Amino acid sequence: MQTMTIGRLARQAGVNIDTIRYYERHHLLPPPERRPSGYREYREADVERLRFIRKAKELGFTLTEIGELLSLSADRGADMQGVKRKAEERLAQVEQKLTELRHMQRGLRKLIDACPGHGELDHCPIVAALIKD
Amino acid sequence: MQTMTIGRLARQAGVNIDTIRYYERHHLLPPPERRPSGYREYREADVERLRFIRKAKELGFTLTEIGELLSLSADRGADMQGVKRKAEERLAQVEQKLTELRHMQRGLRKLIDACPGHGELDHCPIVAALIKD
DNA sequence: CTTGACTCTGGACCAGAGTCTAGGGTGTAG
DNA sequence: CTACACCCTAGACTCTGGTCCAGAGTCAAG
Repeated sequence: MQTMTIGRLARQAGVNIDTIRYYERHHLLPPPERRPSGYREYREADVERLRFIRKAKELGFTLTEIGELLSLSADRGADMQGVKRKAEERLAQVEQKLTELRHMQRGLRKLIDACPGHGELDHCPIVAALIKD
Repeated sequence: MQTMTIGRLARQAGVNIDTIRYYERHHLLPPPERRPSGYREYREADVERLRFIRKAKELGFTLTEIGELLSLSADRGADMQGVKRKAEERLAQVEQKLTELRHMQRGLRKLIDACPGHGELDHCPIVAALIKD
C-alpha cells in the first residue's frame, strides 16, 4: 500500500503540518504507523479524514463535535441515527443564530434609514437609539 | 440617584463580576464612580450597557467591534456622517454573517434531508458528504 | 559525502474572552 | 463586637485552535 509522509499529507489535505500533529494529540486522527526512523506514515484514508474535518469545520462544528462525529462514523455497529441527530442539533443552532442576526439587521437598517447622514450628532437617531446614557 | 455595587450589577446583567472588571480594563465600560472605600458604584445605565454588550456578543461581534459601536457617541465633535457610515459597516458585517450562516444552513439541511436516519452507516449520506470533496 | 529538504520531540507562544487566586479591606446584621 | 458577605488589586490561569521554535535525526540527489 502506498504511504506518504506528514508533509505530503499536509499538502494534499491543504492543512499545516502542525495542525496534523495537533489533531493527532487531540484524537481526531489515529496515531499513524511509523517508519523505523520514527517518521509518520499516512495513507489515503487520512486525506479523507482530514477533508471530513475541514468540511465539518466549515459547517461550524467545533473540534470536539467533530471528534464525536468521527467516532460515530467509525463505529461500524452504529447506525445513522446518531449522526443525523448531531447534524440536526447543529442546524438548530445555526437557525437560532440566523433569527437573531435578522433581528439585528432590521434594527440597523431602520436606524440607517432614519439618519439623514449630516448635521449635529445630538440629533442623530442612531446615537439616540444605541447609547441612551 | 440610586447606585449599586459590582455584585448587584453582575446579577442584574447576568454576567460575572470579573467580566465587568475585565470590560472596564478594556474600555467597554467607563470607569465608574468610587465610594471612599474604593468600591465601584454603578447606575441603571450600566445594566443597559452590559445587556447591549451581551446581545452584540451573541450576534457574533468581537469585543473590539462592540467597543467601536459603543464609542459612536463618544465623538462629540463628529457629525452624523461618520456615525452613519459606521452603522452601515456594521450592517454589512451582519449581512456577511447572515450569508455565511445561510450557507451552513443549506449544507446541513441537504444532508439531513438525504439521510434516512436509520440503517448502516456505510450508506449514510452525511458521512459520505463530509468525506467527499 | 555533502547539501538541502524533510521530520522528530517537547514546549513556548498567540489572540480572544474571560475566570480564579491570594491577601487584604469594607459593610452590616445580630 | 463578631460574623459573614462583599469588595479591592495584581497577576496567574483556562480554553480553543492552532502556530512556531530549537536542537536533533533522516532522506535523496548530485
